[in-house]
Amino acid sequence: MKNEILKVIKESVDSLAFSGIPTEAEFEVSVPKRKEFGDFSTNTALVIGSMTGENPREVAKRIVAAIEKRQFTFIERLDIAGPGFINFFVNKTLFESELREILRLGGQYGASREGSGQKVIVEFVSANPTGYLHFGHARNAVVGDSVCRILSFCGYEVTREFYVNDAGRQMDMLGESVYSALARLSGLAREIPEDGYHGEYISELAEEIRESEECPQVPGDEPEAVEFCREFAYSKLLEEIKTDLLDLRVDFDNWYSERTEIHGRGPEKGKIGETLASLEDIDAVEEKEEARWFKASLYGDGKDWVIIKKDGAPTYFLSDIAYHVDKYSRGFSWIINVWGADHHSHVSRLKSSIKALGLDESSLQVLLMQFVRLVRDGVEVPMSKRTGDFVTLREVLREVGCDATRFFLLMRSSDSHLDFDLSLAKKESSENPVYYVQYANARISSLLRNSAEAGVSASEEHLGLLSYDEERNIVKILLRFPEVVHSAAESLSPHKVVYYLQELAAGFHFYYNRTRILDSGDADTASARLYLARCVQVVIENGLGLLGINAPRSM
RNA sequence: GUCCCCGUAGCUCAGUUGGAUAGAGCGCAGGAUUCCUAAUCCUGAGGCCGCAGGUUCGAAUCCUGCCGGGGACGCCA
Repeated sequence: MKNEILKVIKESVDSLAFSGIPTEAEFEVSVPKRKEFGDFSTNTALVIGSMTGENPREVAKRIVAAIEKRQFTFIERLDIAGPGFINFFVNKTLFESELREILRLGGQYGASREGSGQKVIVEFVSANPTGYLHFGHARNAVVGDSVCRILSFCGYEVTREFYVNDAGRQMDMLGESVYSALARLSGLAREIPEDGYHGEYISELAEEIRESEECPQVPGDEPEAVEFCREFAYSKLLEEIKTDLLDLRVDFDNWYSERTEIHGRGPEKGKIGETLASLEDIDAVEEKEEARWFKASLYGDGKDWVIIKKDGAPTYFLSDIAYHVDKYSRGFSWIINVWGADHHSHVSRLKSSIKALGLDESSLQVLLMQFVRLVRDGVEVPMSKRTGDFVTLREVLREVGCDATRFFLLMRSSDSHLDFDLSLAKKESSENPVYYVQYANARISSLLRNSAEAGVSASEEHLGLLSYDEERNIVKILLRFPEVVHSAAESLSPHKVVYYLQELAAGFHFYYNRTRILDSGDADTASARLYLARCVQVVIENGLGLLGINAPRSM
């Protein structure tokens, strides 16, 4: 509907032939919050005024005259207000046809084809398989997942990928830590290395190994036993990670193993070797202080970085370059990484490497997530304990449930720090915003359940009976859904959907309290009101679906 | 020292590609249920949009500087 208004404006502006207006000039059509500003409003005259130097109100007058001359039946009235806004008051039949459209589209209302099947890869979580997921990973997981849902809804072909960092020193540390614990169980005086892993799960893994049939001899061939411990712990922990993520309703298409996909057999082979060779071919590598450096400063980053260490092993940075080259070669036109804010310096250095290799770094976008602070009753809960244990995702899920966890983690813009209030998330009361939205949906389901008994069914026949003033507010909120989805996709911001749903739920609760729906006096009015309620439900379900949150029929 | 994010109501935060009288939730004070789910609704109080300059018809929004909080800064991942 907004597009129709915009079309009218553009045609009218064209007919007036203002001088000095670029054809692609951007005019904005918005739905004003204040109803005296009309159903739609545009800043067109202000934009033109600032380009031509004319008085915006005079410009507005000419545009209004041009539109009025064409006598559109759906426009009831035009106003010029403030510095030169043009406000549209439209015929209510337009709203009625939009309501019919919502139910016709159902689960597809708000979806679009703007992605036109472009391939996009979203890499997120990518936690090291050296421990359980802690709660800090949860924000990344939930936001990444929701971004994927939103992009799919907008017509992108989305691949969800978890990059498994199963190569390198961290994995060796894991093996040695578990082996040490195993050795202690066998009565050897042995400490877990200082920079190893110290959580309780390490001894639990050791105990599992001891009870398994393949348990290596201790003491015995130590390197072999350490390797066994590493592999055992790795596969076990990766399974635990998958389990936790599924409990959070986060699923991946690819579990991309660094070890097998990137490293191949040693640093001179596989994708690591190829990438190193490509960088050397363009003379972007130099030897210094016995190490080899990528000259990132030549490609827009502040400084150079080591890619091959003194000991000849590749750094994480090099395998990361190789990994991203691989993403490009898999044909993705949009590459999205969801990273923690502590990785921010990696963004420019990774981009500089992409640029150096002649790839288009503008298709690589990194969504940096600010940190989460856990709070209980207003007091910060430390995320990690001295023992090396963390507050795990699993604990929080068990305590507050998936819906509340997701809702709270999605509520804030990702570049804002987030306080996760455990006591609030757990509350099943009016203070908790999760239930506010779900409750609106449950109420509507209840109405639909009761409708048969009341002899009412949702019908589009009598939508004209909806009172223009009373129900219009809800319709206008419903109509905004597609643009909210668009905006959330464009800016990778699921929180926009959260805010929107709260507003929609508020609109419905207000209406519900004020208006009888089923027993509204006559069956025709009731059928129209029920129809409207059904539309609200469609949008709430679609919106919650984008957030991965359930829409229960009863509460 | 350099770079990134943030600073908006008592608290937690939206709004930031410049637009009309800056919003929400929580908290606080009061009120609403003979009737479709009160996990709801209504009313009220509460603001130098961190500070100071600049850009212009117009700045919470853009630019510069400063202050405060968080994070990152070569052989860890």
